[in-house]
Amino acid sequence: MIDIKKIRDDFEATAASLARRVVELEIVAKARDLDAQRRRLIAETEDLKAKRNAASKAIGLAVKQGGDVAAAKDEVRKIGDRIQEIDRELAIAETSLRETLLSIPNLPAPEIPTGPDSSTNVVVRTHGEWHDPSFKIPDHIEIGAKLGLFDFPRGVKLTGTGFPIILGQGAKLQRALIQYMLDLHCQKQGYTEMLPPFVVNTASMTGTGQLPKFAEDLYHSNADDFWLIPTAEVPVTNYYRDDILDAKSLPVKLTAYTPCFRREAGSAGKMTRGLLRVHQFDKVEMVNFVHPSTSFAQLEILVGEAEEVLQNLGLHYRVLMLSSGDMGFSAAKCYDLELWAPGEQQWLEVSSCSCFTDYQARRLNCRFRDADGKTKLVHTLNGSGVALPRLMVALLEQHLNEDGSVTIPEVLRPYMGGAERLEPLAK
RNA sequence: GGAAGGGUGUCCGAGUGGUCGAUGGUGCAACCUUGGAAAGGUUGUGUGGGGGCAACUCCACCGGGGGUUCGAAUCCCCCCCCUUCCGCCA
Repeated sequence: MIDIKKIRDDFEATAASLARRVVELEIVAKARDLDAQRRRLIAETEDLKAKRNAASKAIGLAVKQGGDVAAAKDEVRKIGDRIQEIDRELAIAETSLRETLLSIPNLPAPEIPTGPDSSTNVVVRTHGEWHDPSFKIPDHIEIGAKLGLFDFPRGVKLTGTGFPIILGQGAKLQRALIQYMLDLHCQKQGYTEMLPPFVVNTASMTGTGQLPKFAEDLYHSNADDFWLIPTAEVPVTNYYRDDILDAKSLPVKLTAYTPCFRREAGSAGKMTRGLLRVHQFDKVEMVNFVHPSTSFAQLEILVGEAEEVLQNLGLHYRVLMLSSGDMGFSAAKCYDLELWAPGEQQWLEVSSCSCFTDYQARRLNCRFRDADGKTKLVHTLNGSGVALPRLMVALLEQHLNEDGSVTIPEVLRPYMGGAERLEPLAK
């Protein structure tokens, strides 16, 4: 949620900044007006409440002294009625102000490109080069079939489309990747690992902004009113909901492996082949809680941490800075990491690293006690480190050998019992 | 699933209709004491919001939401959560 004070005190600049994200001036003006109305009503009702408090106190004293208080009671009752009326108006104003504010995205960082969608994203850097080999690279489905890694049809039988089954050395590779990434984050990059619940309550989903807007993208259990997490960001970030951290403990860096569950309503038909878009997938996520003065510097570090995973796996990738129109709602600045998939002949997003400034923390009510003793909102960041299915796709396609085997990156071999290659099944 | 007991400030814990935002202890901070420390002493220490340049002032908050009342931490209703015991169980 955006800071209403920015709209109140610096309307022109805030509206101009939001215009980059295609927010109508009208919406910002509406927030400003509702805020003014709200404050007017607060002044009015609080003035009356002060009167009522004083009068009630006087009645209390009079009763003790045995005086007649009937007339005074009548008087105060009238004040009470008026207070109720104004409070009702105030509640309405506050609700619509909140709704309006929730419909306003975060202020974009000045340096990000302005544009309507992904077409205006900027490639910041590209790591490595890709040279097509002398043989043709099939897509990951075909590669997987020769190696016996996946069973898509039986996934459909068990659950439905978008719930792949990973088998044998594929399952082992996936497990190795997860373990390698967690070890890298924890042993080298200063993270603490968390193994959180994969199911959360409504308050948590609301805290990180999945609810109320994106309910149709989530799996929900009616009996308990629980939700399946679409990303580890939800439990890990909500860990500090309604909490006050010590400034000395910042930055707090948490990482978690979890499965992610996404209904992907309305996405039918887009990139649905194999592992490219699925309803359940594994991901390792990184979440940072940082001092406001360091958040954008921390974002660069975070991107670097995700990149290190890809670099150590010997993969060719690029880094995009997202334009104002393509960024997630809560982000002030966001980088995507994309792996080249030569079999698919396209770039695949495997990580999204975002700085949310105080936008997410305000809704989460996550603060820290600064050196001056005051509580302030922390800044939050998160990044995938990284998502598994598309990583598997790119890894299989980039490391494929002509004989159908796939070379296992060196850093993974200790997790694969020393194996150097995934070998095709015997005919 | 059944039964009982609870949710109050950093924490513990008192408070059952009227200066209670809330006694006391603890924690924290500053100072006094000391060669230094401990102990002891003094003082100060919640959050959010409105108004004000400020000093300051007002309002709200005792799990959440309604209600009764001139007045609610305290009485009534609904909901949530926790603990203990029993049952079931990986």
